[in-house]
Amino acid sequence: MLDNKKFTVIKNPNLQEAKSIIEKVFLNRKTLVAAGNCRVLYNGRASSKLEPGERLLIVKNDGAILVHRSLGYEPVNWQPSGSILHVKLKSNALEISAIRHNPRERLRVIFDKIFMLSALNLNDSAEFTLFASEKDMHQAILLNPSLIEDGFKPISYEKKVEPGFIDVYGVDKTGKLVVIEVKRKIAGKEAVLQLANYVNAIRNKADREIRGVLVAPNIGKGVQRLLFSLKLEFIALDPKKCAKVLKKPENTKLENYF
Amino acid sequence: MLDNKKFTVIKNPNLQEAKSIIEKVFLNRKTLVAAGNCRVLYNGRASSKLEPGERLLIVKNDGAILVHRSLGYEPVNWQPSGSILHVKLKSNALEISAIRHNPRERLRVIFDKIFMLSALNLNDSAEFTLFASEKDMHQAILLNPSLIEDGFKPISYEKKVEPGFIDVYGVDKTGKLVVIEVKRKIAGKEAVLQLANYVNAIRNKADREIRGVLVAPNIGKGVQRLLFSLKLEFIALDPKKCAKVLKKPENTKLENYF
DNA sequence: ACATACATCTCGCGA
DNA sequence: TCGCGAGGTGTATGT
Repeated sequence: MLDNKKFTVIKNPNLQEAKSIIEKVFLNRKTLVAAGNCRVLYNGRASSKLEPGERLLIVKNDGAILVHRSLGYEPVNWQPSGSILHVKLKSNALEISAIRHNPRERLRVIFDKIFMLSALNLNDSAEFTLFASEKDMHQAILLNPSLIEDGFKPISYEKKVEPGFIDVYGVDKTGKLVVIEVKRKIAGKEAVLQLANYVNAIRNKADREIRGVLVAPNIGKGVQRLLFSLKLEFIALDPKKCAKVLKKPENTKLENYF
Repeated sequence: MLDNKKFTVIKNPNLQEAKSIIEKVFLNRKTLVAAGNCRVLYNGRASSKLEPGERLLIVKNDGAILVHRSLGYEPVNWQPSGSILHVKLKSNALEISAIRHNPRERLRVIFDKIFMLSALNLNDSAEFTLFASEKDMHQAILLNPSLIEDGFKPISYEKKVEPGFIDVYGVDKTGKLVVIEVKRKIAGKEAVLQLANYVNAIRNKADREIRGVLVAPNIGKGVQRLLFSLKLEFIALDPKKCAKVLKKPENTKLENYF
């Protein structure tokens, strides 16, 4: 019965009932939603203790588990997907635990009262698409190098150098090498230091003039000064504009670029 | 009726019913849980589109809103607390929207079928405590400086220098200045660069020998080499050990330290 | 398995 | 309000 239904809701189950339902939910790999009074213990990379109170518990069929309080975006306690789930009845309490290895961590949610228990069979294989990521900016630059400046020609993408990867690497119209670090939001000092590292890495290898360019929608407070002192440049580029470039139908096949 | 109850659950409401319930939930500042078939549109710092499928929606009374799919720790779409909520009926669809300014963003969840709708009155003012944070490590070092090394004496905490704040600043038994950067997990290159910045900032001011010390449970792959080349040191310290130091009753009043 | 970097990161703290 | 850094960050992508 639990297996075929789209969803089941039980109000005010006793803990014994709750236990047998939750076991079935875990077995049948459905999504569990529970509301009730609980305390929560966590031990792993850190440790935490949450005193008793009324919360919302969500357990997904991949082992992800979330304890939400009445405020805020973030769960107060959680375990990512891949956790191993258990449920057991203690004296006047129902304990749901989630354990994962690497790192070794254990989460225990101990209910003394469950108001609402729901098992959901969520059928969802739909596509999710996100636009205006940093990767979109990279691709837009490769497809339309004039977004950087007139005459810019990309040479390589995600080029490996000593400290890491250069987002975009190319030459300008005068033949100078250009090292580009891309950020999708306002760039801070850390972005400049990253760029400086890459430029130095290239400088040590190539015996040519090098330009280091920070590409972002904008830069933070003291960043312009820092760029100047390191002889680096800033070029403004909006991720939304890049997303638009990519949406043009003729640009759908980036793999044709190289 | 909705106001006084601990919780309410409605199965398979029609969209008109759902709308009036959700309006009441928003008004009475309760927590909303809904399961049903929906599509989701987001536009703001980035943009996203999620095609129709069955998901779990959570709306908290501070405006936080989460759309969860059947897998994974993270919500597929969301809005943090402070968002302004609306619900409206469209042709054969119920749209719940959450708008925030700064950044200007809009999330729209459009249901064509709701299986389960629940309003929860979560009563929860309990304390949450977390142990073994980086701050715990700072405090443990201040209370028990020998955790660093024998004869170490802290001078200041969160000392402001040009690039930022020095976690712990002090002198060793030979009178050398010590700049300490603390990390609660395996430290990478970025931690070393951070430390190097602070040491340089102090070196420019004080005309004394300076030691730069990275304190963390461990260090990453190429970090030892980088430390050596920059003449910096690593001292191992486990956050759990620090948490234990702090748990000792005689150490409960850190404010007495200075 | 480990290391690196992104994220609609969120959140808290200070200036 | 902005800027900066921590986080049990999680997640994807390499090696």
